[in-house]
Amino acid sequence: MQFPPPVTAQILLSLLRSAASSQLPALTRHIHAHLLKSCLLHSSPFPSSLFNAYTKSDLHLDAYILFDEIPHPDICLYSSLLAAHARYNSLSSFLSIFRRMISVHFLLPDDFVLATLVNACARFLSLRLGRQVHAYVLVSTFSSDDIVKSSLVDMYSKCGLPNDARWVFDSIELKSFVSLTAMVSGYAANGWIAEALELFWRMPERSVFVWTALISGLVRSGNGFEGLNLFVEMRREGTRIDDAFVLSSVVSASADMAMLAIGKQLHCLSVSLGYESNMMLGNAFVDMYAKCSDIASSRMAFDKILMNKCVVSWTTMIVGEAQHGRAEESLALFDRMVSSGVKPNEITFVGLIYACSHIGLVWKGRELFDSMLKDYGIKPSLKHYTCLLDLLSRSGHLSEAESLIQIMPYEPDEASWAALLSACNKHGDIQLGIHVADKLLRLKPQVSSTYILLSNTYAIAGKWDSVANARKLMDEMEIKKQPGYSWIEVGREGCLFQAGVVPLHMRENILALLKELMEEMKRRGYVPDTSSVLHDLDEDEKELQLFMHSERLAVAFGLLKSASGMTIRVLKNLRVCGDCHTVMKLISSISGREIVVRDANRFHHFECGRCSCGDFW
DNA sequence: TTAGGGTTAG
Repeated sequence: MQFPPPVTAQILLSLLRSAASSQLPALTRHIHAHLLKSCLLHSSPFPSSLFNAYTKSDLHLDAYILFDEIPHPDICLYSSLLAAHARYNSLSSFLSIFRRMISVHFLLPDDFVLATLVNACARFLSLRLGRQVHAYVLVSTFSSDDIVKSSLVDMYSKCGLPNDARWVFDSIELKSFVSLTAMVSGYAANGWIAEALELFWRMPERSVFVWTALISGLVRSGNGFEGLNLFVEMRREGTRIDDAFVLSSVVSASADMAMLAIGKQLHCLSVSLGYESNMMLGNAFVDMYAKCSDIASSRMAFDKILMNKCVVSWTTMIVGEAQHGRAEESLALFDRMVSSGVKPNEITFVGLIYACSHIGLVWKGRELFDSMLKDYGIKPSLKHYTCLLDLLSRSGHLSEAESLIQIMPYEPDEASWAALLSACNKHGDIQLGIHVADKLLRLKPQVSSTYILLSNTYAIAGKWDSVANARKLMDEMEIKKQPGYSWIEVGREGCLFQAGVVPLHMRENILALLKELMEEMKRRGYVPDTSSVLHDLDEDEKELQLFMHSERLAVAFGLLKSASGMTIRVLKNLRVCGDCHTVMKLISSISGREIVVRDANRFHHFECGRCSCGDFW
């Protein structure tokens, strides 16, 4: 390609900026060649613009080679290099560049470099360094720079200190759009919803940028519903969606709440807006379908990301397959990922060891754990140790699990001990179970699940006095078990169920259904778990109580709706274990319909009928 | 040249 004459420096600069914003590697390389030929490469601001275009187009190596070819890098080029290190490398590599800038090239940080430095502190959550930089900013000539202060607002918010963020924000005299967005985002991400909304609605105008900041902050702080409703508001206000950021956030919200109908609408909307091939959004859809138990669609969304599947795409699919018990597929995906040249990250290994845990593939789990550091330079974190511990525990390697917990280089947390304790119960190792429960009680005396696990341990050993003592201790300490919730999405409606609470208007239907279900279970030789002591109840009531106590009411409700001819998906918070699986199989075979179950650890409250179909259009 | 918005686990 030849540029038609005359090509001014101004035109070349505009072209470079377009190449950076639209991620055009071929154009970037072409301009690079042209700059070399016309001896413009070393004149400012070409080196920094070109560097920027390379990094934005994912050509990091080209960018670093370019930097090394410039004998006297100026502060602009250093600023770009530092921004790239903040985005793609470690804090230590960032700081070594920063030191080189000062001691080798004798350049002092300007407002651009300070903003980048604060941004790096935020990304790496280095509050200590962030405070030092803040102190430097206050005594520097940039103490009232809006951009630097906006990044400080962001840094404190990301470090979980919204009060400090507000202190900086209040010190900004003339608040720009950037500082307002940073504060709205900070409030929302820290769960300060009222403050976020107040500031947001007081803004004279709202761009898609600030809408995204608010919605994504809400989604990340576990307020997905508010996020989805605001997305509807945003569409009503007529805000133009000109990139995939806000869509990714709302897709993530629908994934978190397992709202398949909403997720599908968002998929249609994304296609109609032309973001079908956006990788980030594609990743969000892979995750959404997997979390909604539609693993086939998840795989289809994954296959649609034709080119440049990134580590997030692969990891999302690996975790999705693992969560559906398809460990072989997870491991095969990992092999494909490595052969395609994508380097796994720490989350990939969490997913892989989790996959092994599901099918008891102990040797493979150990092999993957060892290869993390050896082959990929990733130091196993506490999460990885807990995953390995879970794998060993579930598969009955209790003594190995116990020695692992002793030698691991981290202080075991609640999850580590709980994994071991529940395995002790499963495999009947009472002595070890009591020992572990003791550790867990010391660590988290206020957590109800510990007492429940401990009382289960005693129950397995037949020590009923100790069971009663554990329960009594719980009562004395006024520890309440958090109620379990289940929810079902039926067509356009979501219904929330709490264990032990039967909606009155459904009582008759549910009782009739349970009777049918119990008869079928007995016919197939399944003996219901009657360890719960149920006094003074007639047979129907007892059966109902059994279901209520084990969160299976939602399943029963699913069957009820299914029998009436509607498609049913039983979603989050249904514990998929033991007898519950049997019930699920029975229901699907009785009703002849597909019923999909997902197990989750988080609780989400859900109100009927909100965000119904069509709101996004 | 910088800043504010995004997707994967727990």
